[in-house]
Order: sequence, then C-alpha cells, then structure tokens
Amino acid sequence: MTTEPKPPASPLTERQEARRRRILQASALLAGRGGFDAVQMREVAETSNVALGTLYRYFPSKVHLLVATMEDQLQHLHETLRKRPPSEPQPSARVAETLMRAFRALQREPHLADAMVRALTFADRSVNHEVDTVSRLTTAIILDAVGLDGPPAPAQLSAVRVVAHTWHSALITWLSGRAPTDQVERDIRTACLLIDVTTADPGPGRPA
Amino acid sequence: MTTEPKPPASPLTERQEARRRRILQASALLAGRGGFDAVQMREVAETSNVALGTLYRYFPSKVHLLVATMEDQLQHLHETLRKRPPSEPQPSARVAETLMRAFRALQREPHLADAMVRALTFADRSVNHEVDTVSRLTTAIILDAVGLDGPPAPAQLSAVRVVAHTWHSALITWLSGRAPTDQVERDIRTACLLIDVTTADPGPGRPA
DNA sequence: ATCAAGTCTGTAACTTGTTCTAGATTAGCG
DNA sequence: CGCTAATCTAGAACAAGTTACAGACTTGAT
Repeated sequence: MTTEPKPPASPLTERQEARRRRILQASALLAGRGGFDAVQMREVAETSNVALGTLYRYFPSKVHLLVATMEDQLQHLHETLRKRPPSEPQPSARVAETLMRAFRALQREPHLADAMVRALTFADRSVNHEVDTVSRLTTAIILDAVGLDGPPAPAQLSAVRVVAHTWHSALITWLSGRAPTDQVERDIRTACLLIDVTTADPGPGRPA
Repeated sequence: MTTEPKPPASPLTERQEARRRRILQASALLAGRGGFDAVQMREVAETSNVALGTLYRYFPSKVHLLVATMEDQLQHLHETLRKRPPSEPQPSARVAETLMRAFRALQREPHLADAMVRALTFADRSVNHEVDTVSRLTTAIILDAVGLDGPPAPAQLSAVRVVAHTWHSALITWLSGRAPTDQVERDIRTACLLIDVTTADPGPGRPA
C-alpha cells in the first residue's frame, strides 16, 4: 500500500520500454473491443506476451493500467490539437470546438472511452498521482483552447475545472446511454459559457 | 442479462419490506465505516440476517445495492430541504446554498459518500434504471432550489445538468483528496452562475 | 388442513483481480 | 568470462463478486 515497486522510475531499458508499450497497446485493443470489463488482466498479459506478475510490476492495478492508457491517448489528442488549433473568435467557442473534436474522436471508439473514463472516475487514492497527471493534461488542453495571454485568474481556473467536470460526467451519462449525443453537446456548450463569463467579468454579477 | 427476477415488482410483504430495509441499513452502515471496499456482499448479507442468495434477489449487484442506498439517502435529503428551503434571493445562490448543505452532510460521512458516488459513476447499463432515478432526484432537488414559476426552458435544464455534473465530479475529486473543500465549493458556485445566465437569457448553445 | 408455487437458507463453485513463490533470464560489472 | 542483483516467467493461491443448487420455510388457494 505505502511503498511499491512502481513502474521503475529509473530509465527503462529498451526491452522494458517495448514491454510497456506492448502492454498499453494490448490494453487499448481489448478496451476497444468490449470496454472496461473486456480488459482482463490475464488477457492483457497474454496479448502483450508478458507474465501476469510482470504486468503488475508495470501497472499495479487494472485501474492504473487504464488511467495510463488514457494518459497515452490524451497525449496524442493534445499533439493533434496543437497542430490544428480551433479558430473561432470567442474563447468559449474555441473550448467548445476543442471538446467537440475530442467527443467525435471518442465516438469512434466508444468502448475504449468507456474503459478509460470509468477507470478514471472509479480510481481511488492509490491512483491519485496518475489521475492528477490526466487531470493536468485535460486542464492544459482546455487552457490552450482558451488562449490566454497571461496566467489564468482563479475564477478562470474554476471555470475550466467546471468544464472538465462537465466533460467527464456528461461523457459517462452518454457512454451508458442515458443521454443522447446532442444533449452532451448542449451541456458542454453550456458549461463553456462560463469561460466567457469569467474571462469578461472578474466577479459573480449580472453579465451584460 | 435480459430478463431477471429483479426486486419483485409485486407489492412486498411485510417481512420482505423489513428485509429490504435491513439490507439497506447494513449497506449504509458498512459503507460508512470503510467506503466502497468495505461493503462486502457476504458481510452485508450476514449483517442483515439474510442469505447471500436473497441479498442478490433483492439487489442484483453490489452497484445496484449502493445506488439504491444513495436513492434512499437522497430521499431523506429532499425531504429535509423541503422543510427548510434556502432563502437567498438569487436563484443561483439558492442552488449553491442547497448544494453546500448537501456537501456538509456528506462531509460528516465521507466514507458513505465515497461508496455511493463511486457506485453511481461506475454503474454500467444494467443499472441504468436505478441511476436514472437518482439522476431525476438530483435534478428535482436543484430545480426546487431554482424555484421556477413555470416549466423550465431547455437552456435551464442544461444548466441544471451542468450543475449536477459538476457536483458529482467535484465530489469525486474531493473524496479522493485531490481537491480541498474550498475548491469544491468554489467550483460549485461557479457552475451555479449558469443558473442566473440561463434564467436571464434565452440561451445560446444552438442558434435558436 | 393440504398442496403447489414461490421464497429463503446454507453452502459450494466459479470468475476475475491481485498476491506469492520458485526457478529461469538478463543486465551490469569486475 | 563469471558473478550478483534485479527482472521475468509460469503457475498456484487467495479474495470478493456472482451464480448455482438442494433442502427448509411461507404463502395463498382450495
């Protein structure tokens, strides 16, 4: 519980890097097939040609594995977005557009999305470090879309967090089929309004 | 998977009602001790003096059980709030105050909160019906706080959903210790701003 | 009171995440 | 090369959710 081997912080050898990559690949593959439940540790181990014990040395639990998978995917997304940033004039519209792109990407792999998001929200304290990383990545992506000049004000950070919260939670309701895609889109756009509110107006008051 | 016995829809006998109650009580008790992990089905069964098989007849999975527990607790909250509704003038302030009260209640039983919220977000499609019920309850509580005259407009419903999303997701980050209480409070208040925005303003989202 | 159907109990079995262990392999180093 | 520590493998073992089943108990209708 307290002191784990962890994915060795010391630089990985080539073979180790390759193993890690194979594991993440297998994880994404299986998740893509059947979501969270389809990612079975024994099968991940087999698919990536690694012993079960080794899998657990690299990722100390199924949730760790799936959160790491999410980190991996978000990294890709972040790079893609850097290359073709949204062009809308309003900050809120840029954020909304960014999230819509992400949403469309996820719609192509709903099972994978399911596995990653469920793992993320189910994670307990032992995964805090990894979840924080994902959280920072998400925040960075949104902040990029806002496109501020200086450092963000507290109210802006709060708005960004609300957008991220809405993003995760709305995604979950969509993934379990309790909300249609257009409701998810509407809710995300609604949350994005806060970006403008807090960007234009320092305090809570009647917006123009 | 498709057609199960389920908690008998036909009216329960007295003994059955009592069993159901004992089970929910045991669930809340154990959850209050150690959160999600501490709610072990064998132990719930023992504590409520019911055979394991019976427990599963009443609640077809651990998640079903915990979501039902949440429904139970929310019902209490709803009644309490009806008796002493928030008195602030601004709708957003009333919603914020309502959620702050709920937050304080949860802070008194963080483990129970953990179990319920984790179950809720981890629930898959097989629990949709129950999750929907909880979702409607949450929406109703927030709408009560808004205190509308007529039926809510789509934009208002969207705002309410964003508030609910933020509520759940922020709660999770707080429960796993990744956000301090005051950040949760700030974020909830931020989300509540949308209540005013959409109450004053017909709403953006989609053109008309 | 009696019978049939449905429910409950106790218990074992099965599934999948996780841990443990003994022996092979590998990496780094003299 | 030859040694030592770390890593990896295969497989057993364990834990908790879930399912299965045989027999006892209730219930409701006759």
